[in-house]
Amino acid sequence: MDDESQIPPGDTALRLRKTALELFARHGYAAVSMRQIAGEVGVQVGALYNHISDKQALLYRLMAEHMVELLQAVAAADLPKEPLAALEGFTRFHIRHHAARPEAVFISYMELRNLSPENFALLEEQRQAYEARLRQILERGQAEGVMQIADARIATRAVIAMLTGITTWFRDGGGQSLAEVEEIYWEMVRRLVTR
Amino acid sequence: MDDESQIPPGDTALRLRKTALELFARHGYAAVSMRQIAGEVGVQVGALYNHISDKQALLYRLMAEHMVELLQAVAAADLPKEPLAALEGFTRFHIRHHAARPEAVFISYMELRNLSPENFALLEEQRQAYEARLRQILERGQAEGVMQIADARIATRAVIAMLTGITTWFRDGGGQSLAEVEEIYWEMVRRLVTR
DNA sequence: GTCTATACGCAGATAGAC
DNA sequence: GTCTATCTGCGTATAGAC
Repeated sequence: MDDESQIPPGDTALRLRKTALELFARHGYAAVSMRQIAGEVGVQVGALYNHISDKQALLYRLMAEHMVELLQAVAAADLPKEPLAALEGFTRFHIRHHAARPEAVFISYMELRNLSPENFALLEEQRQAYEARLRQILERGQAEGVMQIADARIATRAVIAMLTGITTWFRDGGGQSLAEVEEIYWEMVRRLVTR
Repeated sequence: MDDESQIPPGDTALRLRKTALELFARHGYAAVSMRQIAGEVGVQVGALYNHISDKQALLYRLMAEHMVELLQAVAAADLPKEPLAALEGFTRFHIRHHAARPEAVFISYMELRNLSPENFALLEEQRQAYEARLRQILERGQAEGVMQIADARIATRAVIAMLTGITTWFRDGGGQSLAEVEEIYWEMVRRLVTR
């Protein structure tokens, strides 16, 4: 169960980010010390500062990487034009992408308060860009008459909250496979936007 | 906008809990110091320890109070027997109750990691009791044939995640009134459980 | 119940040798 | 790039006077 062997030794910068991601997700940013990270990485504290300017920058880097990865991945998903098909694609994409990186998801939702105002604003912009992708699908569905939605902004938030919640309970090897979970949620999302 | 005047001076124990609730919600438990709390309350640090044994107990007390209040309130809501009416009642109750205390909701979802294992177990039990109330409504709806649900456990989590998400964006004086939000969400929840 | 004073350790971060 | 050593301040918590 000890996965230290999976971290390539020698690349301290990489080990640092991987270790910080795990520790921040498990204990929270403020509760994890640089000494603790150094201990897990296997170097002395001072050595960490060859790779990051300070602790805040480390947190921001982890969150920014997560958002960039998310935006690139959703763009690469190349969703269909037809609104209902696009919504299905988005739903399945969101579930798979988030279930694959629960630590980064956790941190990105929980540690926003620990960002400097500037760093927060940068990430908030990207978060809104992601949300806008879903909202535009719903608005197109509304316009084309294939979806019946009272308020597209609210429906967007409702769907994202519902889907992201999966990461709080889903574990590989639990009751359902991810494919089953995907089916169940897609059916719920489909109903949510159609009469 | 400074609501210090709303805190009755003289009752340090009460001011302590109210102040801690606000600060923990805004900055996170680990990021708030006892000195900071004392400063806001208007006493010296030592004085706080006349009212709590330690910081951890303070956090637990806030979260435990929130859960007790939630369970009492949902019991007092006296939901109808008929499953769809019960679901509507639950949905409206959950939205109103949570929207009225965003700080406590925030803390209860974000600071679970900072509880001792024993305190965590106690709260988790109460959280499950609350979840079970909704699940039983969905299971009755399934059994009576008025709801069509693939997996009641998952639908329970989906609905709660969706509804609780409201507290992350809803603000009094924003775009919609709470009554409007209630209507929109009830319609979404109703669709989610019916074909 | 609150005050002042303090114990004690750990926090983030840096300096300079190797 | 990493080490050892260290700076400086703040963290939680307690003691004892009033």
